[in-house]
Amino acid sequence: MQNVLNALRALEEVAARQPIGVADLARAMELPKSSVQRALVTLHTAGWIRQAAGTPTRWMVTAKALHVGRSATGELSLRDIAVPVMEELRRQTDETVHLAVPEGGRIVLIERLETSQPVRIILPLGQNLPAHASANGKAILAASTTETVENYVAEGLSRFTGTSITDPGDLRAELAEIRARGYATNSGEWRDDVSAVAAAVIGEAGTPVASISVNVPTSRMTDASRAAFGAAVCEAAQRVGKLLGSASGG
Amino acid sequence: MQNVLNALRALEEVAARQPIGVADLARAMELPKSSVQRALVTLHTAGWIRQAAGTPTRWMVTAKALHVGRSATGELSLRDIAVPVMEELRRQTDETVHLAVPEGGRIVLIERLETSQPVRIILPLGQNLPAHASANGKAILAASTTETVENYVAEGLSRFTGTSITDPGDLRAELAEIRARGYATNSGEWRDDVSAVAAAVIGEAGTPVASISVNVPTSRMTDASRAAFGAAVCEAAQRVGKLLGSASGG
DNA sequence: TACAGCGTGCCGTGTCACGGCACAAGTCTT
DNA sequence: AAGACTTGTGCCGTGACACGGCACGCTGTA
Repeated sequence: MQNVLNALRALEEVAARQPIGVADLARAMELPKSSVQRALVTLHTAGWIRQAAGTPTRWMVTAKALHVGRSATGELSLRDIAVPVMEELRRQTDETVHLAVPEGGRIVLIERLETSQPVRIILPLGQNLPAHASANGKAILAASTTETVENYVAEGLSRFTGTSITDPGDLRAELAEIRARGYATNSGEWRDDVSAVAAAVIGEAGTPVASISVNVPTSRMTDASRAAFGAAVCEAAQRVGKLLGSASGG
Repeated sequence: MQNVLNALRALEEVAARQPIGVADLARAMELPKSSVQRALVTLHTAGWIRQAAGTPTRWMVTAKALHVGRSATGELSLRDIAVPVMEELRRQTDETVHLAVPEGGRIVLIERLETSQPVRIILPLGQNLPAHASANGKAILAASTTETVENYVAEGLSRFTGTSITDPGDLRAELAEIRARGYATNSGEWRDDVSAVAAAVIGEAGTPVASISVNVPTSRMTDASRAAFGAAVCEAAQRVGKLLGSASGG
């Protein structure tokens, strides 16, 4: 147990800091060198890490993680179905398009298509998004049961920027507005310079299975473009929802 | 050690067969139920798997693997640089574009952009490609040292289809041709109905760091399109190579 | 030359992984 | 309707192996 936990944590740390050596890793994990060393050779024999070319004492993650990472997005269908729609959306907007899914109360970024414009928003895939301070998160929350929302609210609403929503009442009002409007917005509520518009993809069970967003540097976002992007993400999310239904249905 | 190996193997199996329960998993891994059960709870407390919605006894992989899986590809540099070029290539060809990298003697599919056409080639990301029977593999082999090539040849050349190259001499001749031509081809050598054209991306050290390919159903591939795609992938690979150099240099 | 950092190997102690077994709950036969 | 299965889960004695302090060889630096 402890052994496995250490090994898995080591794997994550290697992924985050690669290429990295035993001593650095031990410091980062606050574990004795010996333990880290054992974890590394174990991960190596399992084929999850390899030594970096040239420096055989630095470790990197292998592509094995890709395999399982990809199946993590689960529903092979979701990504493959959503990507073409996202590409169309990106073509329309020429802005960065994100696909996020709810997972155990967290919102996780699954796929991303970038704008061609020089000022970009780059978030790593697998990134956790704050549900109350991101367009994708709010779109999904707005489509969730009140029970889900209250569970999330009960954990507390962190403040990230000056515009973050931290009051539960304000958030509930915002979610009602989103339900009426059809799409969610984010005006620098998580990071000052990032604004976005998002709409939830509703699965056959009526629950939100994903969310599609258009992400724009706050400096480029205007009321007009926000409305236009809102209509676009709504249509895209609905299309993905329909495609998902027909895919699983036939 | 054994414990960790079991847990990691369980993780892979879950990823491959999700959603799956304890008994099925135990059968698949040929391990006692108790051991598999322990591995599952460990993976769960580590946050790598979660129970599928609705059926709390079926397990699925979480997005945690996405995180580490993505950093495996050297996310920041290669993928982000290559994807825009690949998009341009897909725009030109309207065929499926693949990005593969060499890793420990294997060729691994890292990224994929699909054609809009109805007949498509779908390979899972993270897929291992045979180096001697795929366009990407041959392109990378042709750009590798003769030592690397001979090491690979020594492991034997499997036959997949009627056109597979299984004779070492034939392979060496083909690689020479590829070097002269600038791009590699694949005419149903791995799977009958898949043909492709690929060119290697050469890193600053002079070694191949990746390969970009255009993949086409054999039925759609003609000599003319093969030549056109060849020129296109060559240009794309060279552009990525230059971008990589300027990225790391400045 | 002394030193600090590195990666690696050794080893005694004590923990915890192993896997057989049993049991409750649910599902498919007959 | 009642048995025959299967499935997920918990218990437990034994013994393997993870733990982490320590020491070694090595390299680059003051």
